[in-house]
Amino acid sequence: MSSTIKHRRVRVLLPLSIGDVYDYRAPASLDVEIGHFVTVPLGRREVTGVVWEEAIDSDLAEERMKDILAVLPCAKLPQQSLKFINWVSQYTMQRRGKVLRMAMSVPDALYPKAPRTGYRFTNKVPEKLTAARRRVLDIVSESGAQTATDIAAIAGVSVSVIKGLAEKGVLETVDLPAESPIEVPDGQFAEVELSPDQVSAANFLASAVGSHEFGVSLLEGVTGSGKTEVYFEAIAACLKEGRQSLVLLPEIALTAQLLARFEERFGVRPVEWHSDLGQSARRRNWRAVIEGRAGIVLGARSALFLPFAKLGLIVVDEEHESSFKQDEGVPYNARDMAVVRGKIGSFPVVLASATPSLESLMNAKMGKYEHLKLPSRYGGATLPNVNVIDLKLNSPGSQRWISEPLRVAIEETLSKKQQVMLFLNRRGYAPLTLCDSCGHRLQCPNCSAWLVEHRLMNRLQCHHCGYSTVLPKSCSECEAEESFKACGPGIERLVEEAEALFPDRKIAMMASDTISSPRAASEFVAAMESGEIEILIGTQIVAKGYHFPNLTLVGIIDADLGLSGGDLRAAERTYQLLSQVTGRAGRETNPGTVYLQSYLPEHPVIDAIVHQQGDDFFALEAEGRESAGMPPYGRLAALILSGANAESVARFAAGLARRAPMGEKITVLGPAPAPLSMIRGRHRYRFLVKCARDINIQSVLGKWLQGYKVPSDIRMQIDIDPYNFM
DNA sequence: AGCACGCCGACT
DNA sequence: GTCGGCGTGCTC
Repeated sequence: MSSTIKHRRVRVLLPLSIGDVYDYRAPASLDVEIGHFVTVPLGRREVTGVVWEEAIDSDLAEERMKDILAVLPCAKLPQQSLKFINWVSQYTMQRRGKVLRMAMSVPDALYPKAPRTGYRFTNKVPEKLTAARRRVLDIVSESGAQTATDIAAIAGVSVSVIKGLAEKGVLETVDLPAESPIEVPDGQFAEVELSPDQVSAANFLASAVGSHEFGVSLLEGVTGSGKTEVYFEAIAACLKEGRQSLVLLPEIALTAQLLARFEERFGVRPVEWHSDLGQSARRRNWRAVIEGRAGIVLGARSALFLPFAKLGLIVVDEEHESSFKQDEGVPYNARDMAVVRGKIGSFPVVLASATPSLESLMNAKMGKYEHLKLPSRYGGATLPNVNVIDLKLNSPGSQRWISEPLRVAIEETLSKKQQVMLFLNRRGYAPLTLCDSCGHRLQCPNCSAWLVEHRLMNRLQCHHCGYSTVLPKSCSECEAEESFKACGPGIERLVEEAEALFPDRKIAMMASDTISSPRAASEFVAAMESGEIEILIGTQIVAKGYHFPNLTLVGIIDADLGLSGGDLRAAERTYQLLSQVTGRAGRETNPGTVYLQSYLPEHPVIDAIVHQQGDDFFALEAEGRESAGMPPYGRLAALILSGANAESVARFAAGLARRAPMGEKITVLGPAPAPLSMIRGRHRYRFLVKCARDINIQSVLGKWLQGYKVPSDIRMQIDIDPYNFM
């Protein structure tokens, strides 16, 4: 007897920037469950997505429905990940598919890995031993079975040599393990010695982990006070629970030095997750996370979207860092979303920093976060002595940046066989190049920004897009020959000045664009540790995390850099950065000294650094934010419109402005051309929506934008809790 | 996000 | 006459 069989329907979320979930039939032949990765037909292609929910009230006509094609042989996306993706999508006002894409960043990992074939020596000597064959056999007999491509690459021969040897029976094939296994960390691996302050913080965190309850702790300790050792104990407690731990770091703080510390404590390196992980490591690590085999994951912000099977702890180290905020794609703040993830998973979250953000300090003050403080430097090291050099009184002279008092201090430090670090947060040789005869400034053709000279690479670069060019022979405006003049300092130019002042000293430079790989970075650290480098000159990359025992003098070339500009957090950020740089000096027995060069020695930020009165500075800063209704006392959202045609963008923005939300607790600023009004050839206009904390800013924006059709040549981006005001 | 459809300019 | 540029619109 046949009747109308109503097939089961489910909603599938696809990792595309497309409407929302789509309904599909779940054929009885497939075991379809919520969270399964499935392939489905979409138009005339096949796409992989996730079964999101049952489609109980699906009213789509039967003839438009298509069948799920296959359930992939991979663990299900955990329920907590589904909830988290829903929450992030709703909070950031971005499409769910776009958020899902962040969790499905390794499409290959969903399919079983094809077994790899390796070749092994049978000890049978070939009849004709050519040079190429000899090299192949040397490699195979020395390092065992490897893939044909690997052997060919090392031996510098083609794959056919290997295939030929296999045919003759000289090599035989073997199945290689699909990938190297994930090593299991051991919480008891190392003897731990902690100070009484560390012990009490560590005990608190360990019991929080054991309770399986949500809670946030702000772990605050000056640089060198041993925060890492404290959260290591929380991780050890989490391992004991059989749950996974995630440590989030700002991208640049992922160093070999830190990996080594994990290895010393837990016997193995953590599972890494960051942008320059290779294809096969990505796949292996992603699967280890979803299968619960990865005990400790150390990663950049994107690691937050990994599909953890049984997450039990998140540590956000350097929680104040602005690089936790992503500005492109789905704009989110990994520090804030980590707290949400903890709430969903019912486990504790630790925010660690020497200079916590104003947001986190306020949450701690209000009792929302537990405030754990580590007041002293571990091992009795003292905080450095900080001095300000007033550049109005001690001008280094034209086209020079090292003042006389700083030069003398460098000289003295070097004569004691100690190391010096000079900090200038500006890459390249000079931030501006102009024509000496007509004043024409070299600008990026795609952005409203100056081109920065990089003399080492002999190029002029735009730091906002990929544009790069060589210094023109003559000025395009006045046709003067060889008239260009570098203005202002970058670290390359500072190196030049230091080399002239200290000709016999070993000087090295470190910037994000000159350190090409993690290996290059660790070679650098080794050279610094061995004393091979006497003066290290760097951008903010040198400010984070490194521990150089013999570094006793830090010179900050331009302490005011970063204070200008209309950024809400300019002062806070400068304080945090200068405080971090300052903390590099005198980390062991030799006391450290810091010289700050400034034109604004009275500025609250400079004053707070010199007198090490961070609390006073934050109190003042908090007062200013509160009276302005700015975060953390108010909410902010940015609305950015961009397009190739400035006029049409401006026109659309003006139309939006006419219907901008109004209210006692709501302010809309703009539209105004963005400070960088053009980037990559796109003209940008910005709105800033500000409202009181008790107002749901998403619904304010939602109501405003409802019913608007954004023209196809204009892109509209919503940024909730913006950090970047450019 | 893709991929097709569709409507106008330079080629065999 | 056709090839191909990328604007517009749809995908369960």
